[in-house]
Amino acid sequence: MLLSATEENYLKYIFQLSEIADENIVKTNDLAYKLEHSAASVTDMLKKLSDKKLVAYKKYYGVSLSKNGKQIAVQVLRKHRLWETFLVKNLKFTWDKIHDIAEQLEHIQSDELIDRMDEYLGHPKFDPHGDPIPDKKGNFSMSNVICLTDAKLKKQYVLANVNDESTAFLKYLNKIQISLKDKIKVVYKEAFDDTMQIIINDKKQITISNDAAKNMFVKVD
Amino acid sequence: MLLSATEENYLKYIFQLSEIADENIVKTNDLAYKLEHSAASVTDMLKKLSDKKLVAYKKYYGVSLSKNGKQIAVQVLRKHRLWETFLVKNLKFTWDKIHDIAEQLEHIQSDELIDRMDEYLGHPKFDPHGDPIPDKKGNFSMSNVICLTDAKLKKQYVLANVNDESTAFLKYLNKIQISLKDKIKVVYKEAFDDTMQIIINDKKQITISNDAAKNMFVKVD
DNA sequence: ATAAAAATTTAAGCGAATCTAAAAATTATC
DNA sequence: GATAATTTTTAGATTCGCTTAAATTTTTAT
Repeated sequence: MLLSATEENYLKYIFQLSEIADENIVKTNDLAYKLEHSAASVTDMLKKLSDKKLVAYKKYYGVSLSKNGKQIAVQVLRKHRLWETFLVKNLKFTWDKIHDIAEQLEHIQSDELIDRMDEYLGHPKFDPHGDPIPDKKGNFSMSNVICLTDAKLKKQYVLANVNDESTAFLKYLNKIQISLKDKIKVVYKEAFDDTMQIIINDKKQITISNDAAKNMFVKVD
Repeated sequence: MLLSATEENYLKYIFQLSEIADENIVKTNDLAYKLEHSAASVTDMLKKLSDKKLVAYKKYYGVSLSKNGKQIAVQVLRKHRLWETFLVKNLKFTWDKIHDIAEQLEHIQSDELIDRMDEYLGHPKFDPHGDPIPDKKGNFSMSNVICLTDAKLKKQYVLANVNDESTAFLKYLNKIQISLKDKIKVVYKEAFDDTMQIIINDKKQITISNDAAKNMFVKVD
């Protein structure tokens, strides 16, 4: 089945939202917000995807991916993340400039292309934002990261994953010079606004807002 | 101005057809044939492109590119040919498998991407089919090639350029083991059907049809 | 428990890019 | 130069992916 870029995007976002949702049920409005479309458009498309057996859609209730739909969604993510890896590793893009380009490249239709690209890059397991790259069969390592907002005080972590869809946020990380794999220790959390004092690589101490911390994911060092 | 892939394709094909046309005027039907669309669709789109000042279109007469339209067409060709080069040189695709993928990749919107790709590839001047690659400013070397059908008997040429849009033809060249830069000498041309006897690299002598020769372009050795 | 608020769907419609069939203009032929 | 053949355009529809506004269903709050 050959899908349009639009349909692929719907599946991709349903997948991403379902990962953080209870029971994997995604609500129309949440999807509308992600896609930056009206809720009415979303309802329309969900009916079409349902006709194609790519999703299970129940009126007023929500949507979830079918087995087939999930498989396609994961392959789109695979393409997105392999392209991002190529852009950073080979073309020397910075991580804050690659998302929009990868959003286009992920819809190029050619299995052979993406397999060769995977080979060319040496079968990378994670992309430049620390997101896991699914393999050809759709398997990928669910790394046990936690959000920095949930990190324990005084415990040593490393930055493992950042929200790649927010260019402004990634630019901010560039500016304060934090990268993936940097060590992070939370030394203080302000009760009033959850602002954090963190130490980077045992050296620099800085203050970051709760909004910033929400986009950072760490694992124990 | 941001153009759709459809519009970019129209400009690209108008450019390619205008290169072989008298006075650079392209006819509606020729464009329809190239695009595999109805003539009616082509007329519609030509009006739209004319409104956008990308082409000069005169009813029942034909169409030609404006300065701006030509510039865009050349940049699309630049992208197409750089991507083809990447697919062959880096991903090890054979030249008969790359056209359809490059047709998709040529519409990715990012100046920085294509500039970095150009740099990554070492500013190649020709793509895997021997077509010249325009530089960032749109300049490219018009190599003085002639069609093999016009080659003189007993004179030494090298294969400089092949028609890349015919996958079947490129597969045929693979099979008979002819590649770009191979030496070619025409030893005999049959008056009845223009079938040619040619010698490849001073070794192999083979027979090729006029239809094959029409897709091959050579320059003097 | 009911009314208000929020979420979702339905209805109607729009622009882009295509099509077929019919009409019009151009070109070729006798 | 008239007419036949060909090319091109116009007219009318269709599909896709989107919109806004109105109607409906579900959730929340009093």
